[in-house]
Amino acid sequence: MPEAYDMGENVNQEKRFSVAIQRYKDPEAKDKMNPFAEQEAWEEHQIGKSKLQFGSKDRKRSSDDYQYVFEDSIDFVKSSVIEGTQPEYNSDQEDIDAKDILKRELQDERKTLPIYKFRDELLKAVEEYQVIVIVGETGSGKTTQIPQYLHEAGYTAKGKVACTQPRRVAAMSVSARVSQEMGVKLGHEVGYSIRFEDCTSEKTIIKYMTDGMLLREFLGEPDLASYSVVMVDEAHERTLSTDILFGLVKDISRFRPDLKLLISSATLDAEKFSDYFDSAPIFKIPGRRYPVEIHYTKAPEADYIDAAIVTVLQIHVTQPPGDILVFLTGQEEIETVDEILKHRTRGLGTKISELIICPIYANLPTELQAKIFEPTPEGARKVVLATNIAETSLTIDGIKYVIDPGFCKIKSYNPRTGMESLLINPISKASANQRAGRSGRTGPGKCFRLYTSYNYMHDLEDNTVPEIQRTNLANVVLTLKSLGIHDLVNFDFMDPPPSEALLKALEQLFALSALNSRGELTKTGRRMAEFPLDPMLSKMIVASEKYKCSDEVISIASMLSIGNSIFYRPKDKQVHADNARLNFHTGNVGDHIALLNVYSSWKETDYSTQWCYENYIQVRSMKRARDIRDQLEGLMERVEIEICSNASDLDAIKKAITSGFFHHSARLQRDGTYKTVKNPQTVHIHPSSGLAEIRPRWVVYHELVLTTKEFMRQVTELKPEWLVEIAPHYYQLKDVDDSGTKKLPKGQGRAAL
DNA sequence: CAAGGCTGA
Repeated sequence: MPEAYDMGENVNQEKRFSVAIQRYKDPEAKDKMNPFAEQEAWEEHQIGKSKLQFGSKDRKRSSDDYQYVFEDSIDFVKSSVIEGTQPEYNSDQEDIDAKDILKRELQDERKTLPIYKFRDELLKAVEEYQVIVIVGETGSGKTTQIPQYLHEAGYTAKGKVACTQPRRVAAMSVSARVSQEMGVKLGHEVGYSIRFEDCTSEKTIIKYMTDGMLLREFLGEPDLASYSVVMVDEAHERTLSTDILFGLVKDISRFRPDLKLLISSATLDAEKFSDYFDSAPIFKIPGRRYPVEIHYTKAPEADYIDAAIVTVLQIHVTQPPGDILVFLTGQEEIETVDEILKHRTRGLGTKISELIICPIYANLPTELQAKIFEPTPEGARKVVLATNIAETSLTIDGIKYVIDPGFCKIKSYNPRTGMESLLINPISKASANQRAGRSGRTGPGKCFRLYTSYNYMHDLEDNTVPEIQRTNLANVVLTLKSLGIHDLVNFDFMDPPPSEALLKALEQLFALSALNSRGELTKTGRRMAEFPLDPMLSKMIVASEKYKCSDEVISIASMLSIGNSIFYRPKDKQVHADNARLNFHTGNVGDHIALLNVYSSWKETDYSTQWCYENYIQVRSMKRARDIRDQLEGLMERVEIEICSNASDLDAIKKAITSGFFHHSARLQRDGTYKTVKNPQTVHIHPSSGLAEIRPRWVVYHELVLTTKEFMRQVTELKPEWLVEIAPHYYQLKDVDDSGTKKLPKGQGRAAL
């Protein structure tokens, strides 16, 4: 079918606009009853433009010279097409009620998957080789079919087939599909295992699980004796857990020749996987998806936000129906683009078709997220403004156009300072192609890259730097140590982390007395490894035994492990939200105790959702905190720590916190800033802290983040003598000497104690 | 007086 308009080369502005007008001539248009509709539409459009131009003047954006009118357009060059494969899809048949018909249908459908043709060849390869790298494109059916083939070939008679996924939902939904295809009840022969939810039984032979879950299982079964096959799916995503799993499964494959390994990846860095697994053969399976046209800008765009907005409108006016997905880097950008788009389409009324704007990012409250899944009404167009969440974590039906500015936020970690930061970086080629693919899920798509093809070829890295190379490794090291792996420097990582980061992690664990001077796990270390938490949080819990406040401390640990998404702070209600938060800080107890107060108050309301709304607290985060807390409570039994409560003794709680976080101490300077006690650097209390104005002389903090300044997040007041008392191997008296001030008797001279 | 992408146990 010919398209109304193709954004190819050499299309000038005039033609572009004439196409826009042509749409108003469409006999199917709403205004078809009005013989003057076309002329009116044109006039209204012009009026609309001038209004917008006027309106744009009071906007705060810096590029004032930018003309916010529709004629402004970006020249795209159609450069390439990602070929589609087998675009014919089965038509869905709804009228099935008899079970055996359904079963037969499912079996027939299995045979239409691209992978089906390779079934026997694949099984032969598995028989012949111990490790195989599978390159399966999207829609090949690898995730659902391969474990079934292995079962049919008898592998499950010797042990379970595991298939790991980077995300929980994937493990759940895929296992549901497979159990249906096999005609068994989910949780029986086919099941899934994810944190907080083990849907497997003794019968289970095909087990879908998160990669992190298999890693945990390693701790209890270091040779994975109960498995005959391990399939690491979506290996190209290179999550922290898959990277560690690589090293572990490679290791055990040497003394378990009967264990089969399948490493499944979607990208073309299969060579790298193959090299790592001693030249394992690569098995390629075609996918099933629609073609995607790639368009690049002719020249680099200075402001990708503006460029994205212009492109949305350009597509909206000139392109056939189909929803748009725009990749942005964060909440703030999404809100900005949302506002500008609303502003620019306002007043155009029925003269252009309706544009429904849907923001989506992980921290958006669930009820607002639901909007993106509502079907687009006839005649309207949906534009989804998304973070990277739409790259892999969720798929939205009906997307035909993708706008890719080429950026995302990436977390990085500086082992020297212990500081993390979240910076906007160019994406990788792999990421760009993943984004483009989001437009070709249900039909042919188009992807508009807001950078040139030269940029793509020469400026983008092939792959994103794997997480293991840009994160704090304390947890990784503790896990490996508890698996009995001592020589970490020579551990066979596919991409080794910087040795400085490994060293820093070892130092930290030693200081927490999780490791002894020979680098061996201590009793404390073994207890800490039981908890699925960062070592400093685990230490805090282990230490709570001594201070008889484990009940309070596991609540605090749960809340801290959620991160910074507990308090909801919408742009238009910031004052209310901040006031609500202050309620939990009564008595300047510090942020840790405030988190405890939040959790306890919520519990008192019987975990009320309404209470969360009233207090500007994210329901989802609180439910997660409760799940984590329940899990921690269960683990306390395993490490034989009694749960006891001592809510009135805040110093005891603070001492337990200090036992885990004594590395993170800082002291007030004369100029009002803070200086970290060890590895001195200037830092500040984050303004969201309850102690930001109080400024106690000594503080312990949960984390250091670099944003506009070096900020300490989650801060609690500390007595300096605690440092020497709790960590005498780490602090000497001279470290905590209050020089420049007169010695005061114990318990005095502090701001808020 | 800030501004947090996304996962996972």
